[in-house]
Amino acid sequence: MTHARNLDRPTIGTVARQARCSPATVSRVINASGPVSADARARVERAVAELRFRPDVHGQSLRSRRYRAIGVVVPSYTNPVFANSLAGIESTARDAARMVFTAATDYAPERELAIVEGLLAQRPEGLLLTVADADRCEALDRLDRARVPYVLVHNHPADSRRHAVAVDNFGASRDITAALIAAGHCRFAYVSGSFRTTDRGRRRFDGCVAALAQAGLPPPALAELDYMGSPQDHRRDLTALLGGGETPTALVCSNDHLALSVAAAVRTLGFSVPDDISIAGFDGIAIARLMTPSLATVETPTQAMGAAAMQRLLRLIDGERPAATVELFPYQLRSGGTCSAAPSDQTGGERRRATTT
Amino acid sequence: MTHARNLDRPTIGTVARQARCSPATVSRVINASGPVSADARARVERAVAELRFRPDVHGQSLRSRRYRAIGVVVPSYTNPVFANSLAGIESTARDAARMVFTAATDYAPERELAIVEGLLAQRPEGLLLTVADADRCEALDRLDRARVPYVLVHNHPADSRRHAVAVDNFGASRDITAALIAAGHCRFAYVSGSFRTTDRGRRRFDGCVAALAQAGLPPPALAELDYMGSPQDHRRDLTALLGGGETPTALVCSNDHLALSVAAAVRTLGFSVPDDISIAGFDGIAIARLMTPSLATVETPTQAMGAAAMQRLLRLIDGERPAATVELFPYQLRSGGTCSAAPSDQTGGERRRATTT
DNA sequence: CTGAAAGCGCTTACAG
DNA sequence: CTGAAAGCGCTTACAG
Repeated sequence: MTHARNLDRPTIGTVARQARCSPATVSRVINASGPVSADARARVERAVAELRFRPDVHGQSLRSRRYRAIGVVVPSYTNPVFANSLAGIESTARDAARMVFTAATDYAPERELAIVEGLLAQRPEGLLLTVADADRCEALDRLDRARVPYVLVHNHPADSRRHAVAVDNFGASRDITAALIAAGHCRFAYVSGSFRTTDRGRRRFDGCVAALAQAGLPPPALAELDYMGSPQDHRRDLTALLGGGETPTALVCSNDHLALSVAAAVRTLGFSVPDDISIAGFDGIAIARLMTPSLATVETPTQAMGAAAMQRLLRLIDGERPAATVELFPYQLRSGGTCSAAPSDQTGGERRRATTT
Repeated sequence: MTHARNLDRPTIGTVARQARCSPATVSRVINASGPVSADARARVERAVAELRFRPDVHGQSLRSRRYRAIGVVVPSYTNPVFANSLAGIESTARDAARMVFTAATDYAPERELAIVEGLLAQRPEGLLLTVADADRCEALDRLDRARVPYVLVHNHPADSRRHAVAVDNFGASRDITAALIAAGHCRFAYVSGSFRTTDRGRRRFDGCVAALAQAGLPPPALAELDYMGSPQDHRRDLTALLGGGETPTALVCSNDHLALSVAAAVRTLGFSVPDDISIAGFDGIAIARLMTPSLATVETPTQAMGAAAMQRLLRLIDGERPAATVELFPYQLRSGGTCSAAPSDQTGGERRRATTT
């Protein structure tokens, strides 16, 4: 009668017995960590295969003080931006024989520390994170103290003693705004979640403002929406912005996810996109290209950024000590059907009456 | 001079010394696993806080033979369906104090076994998986032999000795096809990835065929697209289907992700959606509702399904032995602008000429 | 209520 | 090239 308990999973001792050698020799074969005779190696390999032996990582990690696992913190799984970087991260990790722990903050900065603590208890080799604000983040301070290597993804710390992989959020936002100015727009609104609380949100906003200032235009009207809200919520929030006489003709949105929802909301308010109102996003999520009209946006290589962050982390783990820098990936403006020339009757005053559908 | 090595992370021994007690007492406090005097408890709690002590999970797991971690296998992170179930899984896991390992198969069944082996080496309490075909899957056979509990998500095994959380793919696909038939369509095509290789793909296809048969209509034309391909690829693949004289008026797509790409491709071929061709999806991803026209589809509660699968797994881990069943979640037809009544000139013959844009 | 001791599955100097 | 022994950080009977 066999023990039900864990089905007697083989240990290194089981393998050693079957291969007629010591556990040390089995370990040397498995890890290629020392000289083993061809004969012994063959016996061990045979036993490993027959028993389907895989060393227990807890035993390995405890003794060797090395656990080939990476902790990953994302704000959300369902935003395609983070899904993409996660895909890049995990596939690179797999190639490097690393397991990946994932945890989502649900955009709540106050959860970041607890999540990082939970991850640290696993004793990973390092972490990859997208946090709200890399310049004021207890979780990162904790990692610094614990001397656990980490790389930020999408964050853009001002204090660049932190490793990060990002795009030039300021420049990209400035450029896409400038493109709208060039298309004749002069009444802008900036639509975002609570952008003050994230470093990339602030940079994107600042880029928009900078482009307008450079063109001698007033700063954008502001619409701060609940990022997690429904299109119905967004429609409600946009009513004030679009109901007045000075309706903006161009909405610069802080990200694509939001821009898609805003486009839908604006349409149900009775405006045409882009004939009445042009809409620009940020990120370049694949699905936004499939819409008709397609979303004008800033294309960012999110998956490659995830992969690059993982590669950088692997270098840190291997003991390299490159200067901490924010590695900026190239972005690209993607023109799209949601942006067109400004309407010709842009003299202000009463425009099309907003109607709810 | 302190050791650089791992910053001398405190161990249970460090805490014991500082609290003037034995490691056993510290362990009892941390795990609430035995009687401790109020006084000793206070000293330990103080020391734990001061030292920021978190027990090393490898030590805990090795000794207690219990590791509060779950392995999750998804086909892809970037398909919103799996991103959603992952979100449901991870948030439920967090509430139950479980860490989550994630790995993607990239839709390649041949990677499933290796991924599961890697996960098993971590000694997780259980696994949650979405595999290609739950009826023929080495990875699942392996899990059965290892007696590691697992629950399938989205899979729909015929052999229901396996725990699964899914929707009635057959019924839902039959229903949405029937709705198109009721709208007057009689020339159908079924558009999918390589549906023969996944259990849910087969059921969805069968449901479509069944609805047509019941209405006395011929089976659908078939377009098997590379699911991971670009819209350009899809346009190329659809040219043959739509170029002939007997152009279908209704495309039933095996999932929303594909349906969005197909809708874009069909439009660039010169057809109007839905005036010339109606398109139906499957899954109910949020973003498809934002499109104009919105995607008609089958809404499935993907996040709730992930959460339910995790809950079921937790029960299995706790030693409950409920009969293995496929738990079917309710689905809902979502009408949308991509589906309309069949065009009136449905007498066959040459329709609108396909043009490439 | 408390602590000493054993041991989980491994790896790694060390001695041969 | 090989194995005996120690020990990684914990938990858990066991004895008191």
